[in-house]
Amino acid sequence: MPELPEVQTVVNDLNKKIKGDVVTGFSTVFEKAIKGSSLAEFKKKIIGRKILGARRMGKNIFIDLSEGKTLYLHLKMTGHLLVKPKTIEKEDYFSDRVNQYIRHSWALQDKKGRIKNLEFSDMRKFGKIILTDTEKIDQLPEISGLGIDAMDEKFDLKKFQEILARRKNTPIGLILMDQALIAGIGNIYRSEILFEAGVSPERKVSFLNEEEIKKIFSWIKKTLTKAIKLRGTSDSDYRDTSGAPGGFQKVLKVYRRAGKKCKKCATMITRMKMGQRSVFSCSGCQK
DNA sequence: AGTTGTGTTGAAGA
DNA sequence: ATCTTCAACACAAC
Repeated sequence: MPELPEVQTVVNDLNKKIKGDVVTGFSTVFEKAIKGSSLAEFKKKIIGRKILGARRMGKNIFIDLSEGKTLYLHLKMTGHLLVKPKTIEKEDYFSDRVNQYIRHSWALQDKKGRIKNLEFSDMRKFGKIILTDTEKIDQLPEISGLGIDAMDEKFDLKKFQEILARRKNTPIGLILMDQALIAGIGNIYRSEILFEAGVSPERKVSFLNEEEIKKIFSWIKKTLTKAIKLRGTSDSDYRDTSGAPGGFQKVLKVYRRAGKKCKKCATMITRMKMGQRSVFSCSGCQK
């Protein structure tokens, strides 16, 4: 699932691969993903614009275009972006078995005249696309309610303590996932962060001591940094822009390891539901 | 073969 | 208000 490290990997790839290219076309087989404008309007406004660069806020992707427009994308659960060199687009392209989940495709042309495709593969069709004014991205409802980005330099221990002070009665496992408080952490990394910090996801904020808060904070940064370095977790659907998996799934300590032995203390990893989602933890390592 | 689990997020219900 | 549940959707695994 694309969380902060996966989205960062995609953004880095896009900046290497398609910055400076011009959008020459767009086609979709799932029009519903495009919000806020009709397909015709979307196409008209996007074609001819140059890609200035890509960036992200939490799990949200922005591709800035020339003349003040920005393409907003959210990969949700199963979305991933692929960049492919392409000469001719076959008619049956979308129905090719290997590409069965490609819902949207942007035709691009680089400075040397080479044609490329930027493709949005999205099995579950939860992904979202919005074309907006660059200066108005903060006004998107998807962005305006977002908490501070977990990898933002301004997200420091003090800021973390301030966030916690506002939600004393909430289990820490829910805090880490709440995009309105801290943006970027999802289900995989909340379990991993709390395992490393040695704190049970169920522990309420008011019962965390100073030492534990410091540990959790530092493992947020450490875990995400390591995951970015390993190009994200490809537990199931996530792939990078070349279609290749990341590497963090090889070093997961608790996520999706219920019933298996803890790598640190050999206690059985357990799974519970928290906020409708599975949290994994080790009762031996996490108190 | 029907049911359940999968996870992101906004919306609806309590 | 804040919490919980559901719906969007496809598919694998029971």
